Amino acid sequence: MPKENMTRYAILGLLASGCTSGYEMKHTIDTSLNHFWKISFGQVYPMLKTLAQEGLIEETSEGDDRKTFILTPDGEADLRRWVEEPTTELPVQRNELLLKLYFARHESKETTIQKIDQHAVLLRERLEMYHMIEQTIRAYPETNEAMYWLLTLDYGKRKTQALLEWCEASVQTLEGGNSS
Amino acid sequence: MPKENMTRYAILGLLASGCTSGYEMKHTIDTSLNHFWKISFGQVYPMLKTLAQEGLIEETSEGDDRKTFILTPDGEADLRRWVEEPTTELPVQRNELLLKLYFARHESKETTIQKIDQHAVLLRERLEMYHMIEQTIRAYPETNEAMYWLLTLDYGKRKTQALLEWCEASVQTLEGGNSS
DNA sequence: GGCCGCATGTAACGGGTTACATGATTAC
DNA sequence: GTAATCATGTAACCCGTTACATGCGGCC
Repeated sequence: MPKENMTRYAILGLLASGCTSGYEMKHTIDTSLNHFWKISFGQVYPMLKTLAQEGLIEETSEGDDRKTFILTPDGEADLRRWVEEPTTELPVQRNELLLKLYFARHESKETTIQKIDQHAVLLRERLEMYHMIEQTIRAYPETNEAMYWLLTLDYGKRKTQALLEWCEASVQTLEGGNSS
Repeated sequence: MPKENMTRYAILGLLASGCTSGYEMKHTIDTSLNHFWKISFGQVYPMLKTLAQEGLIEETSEGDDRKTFILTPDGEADLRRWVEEPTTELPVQRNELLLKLYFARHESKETTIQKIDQHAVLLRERLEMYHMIEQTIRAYPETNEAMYWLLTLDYGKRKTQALLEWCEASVQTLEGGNSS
């Protein structure tokens, strides 16, 4: 079976959460889902058109400056079906850092260490950001969505923390060997 | 600056490690780099042709049943330049599991728990696999490449372990709340 | 003879990124 | 007035996936 296009469901899901316009969806993804999703305007607007043609969403011309949509019953059903469908396998995520590391015998150990240190800086920044987002979520009155947001955030925190520890251990390993 | 196509460098790097034919490269990636990279024949063969045209690699018609290549000095220089170039930012890796979890209020908690449990099964399998690969690497005589292979493997192990712990913690959180 | 694994390749397709274009409104 | 932000959209391009095609050699 061919893979499902997930852009559709990102949009349907946001629509169900009260994100009504394409611009707002993009903004929400960039700020709230940015640790595990991204999207471009070149995806959003064509997809909104397609979904409207398929009858999964409907334009509610509120006449304002922005075009707004709502889910139709069909759209709601399709979203629910997709959410419930299990993810069957672990995707291979291409990792540029690891590809370079795999070939790192072509560079000096100092250069490798420097790059891993730099990576650790980025990871620490990200961890900071996660903590701030968490505080923001916890500050808001408890919706039934908040729990799921916190779970996705916890995923990011644990992963980032583990990778930070890997950075530190790897630098130690590299410093231990003779410099090449 | 436009992003660099990394398929090129995966191929150049493997060529430098003694992988000489397209078929062998694909096989090596599928078995040894599969926890952080993948490639298809539809990428390999056209890229080999392109690299040969650009003078980064050269065909060494060993006349056998397979077409083999070697790096030219230009190719070696390009590989080295790319390896040394730092990776500037953390890529956003789209994660289907988290996208569904973010919208999981549309399903019952039981269904969510079941999916996370299933995910944990896959992670445990992967952890098993990493341990086996590690033993294989350690069994071989120490090359100067082995250290880097073990570092990439350690990355996978730490990440997978952290995600497993996340699965267990998340299931507990979900079981703690009232069932919806 | 037929099947399987090795080995190389091509073409269609799908999806995401980027650049570009347009117009409205707000801020200084 | 002009710069920035909001807002919607299109088209070109790049890249990866998939399906298909071909031919060879070994095995049962």
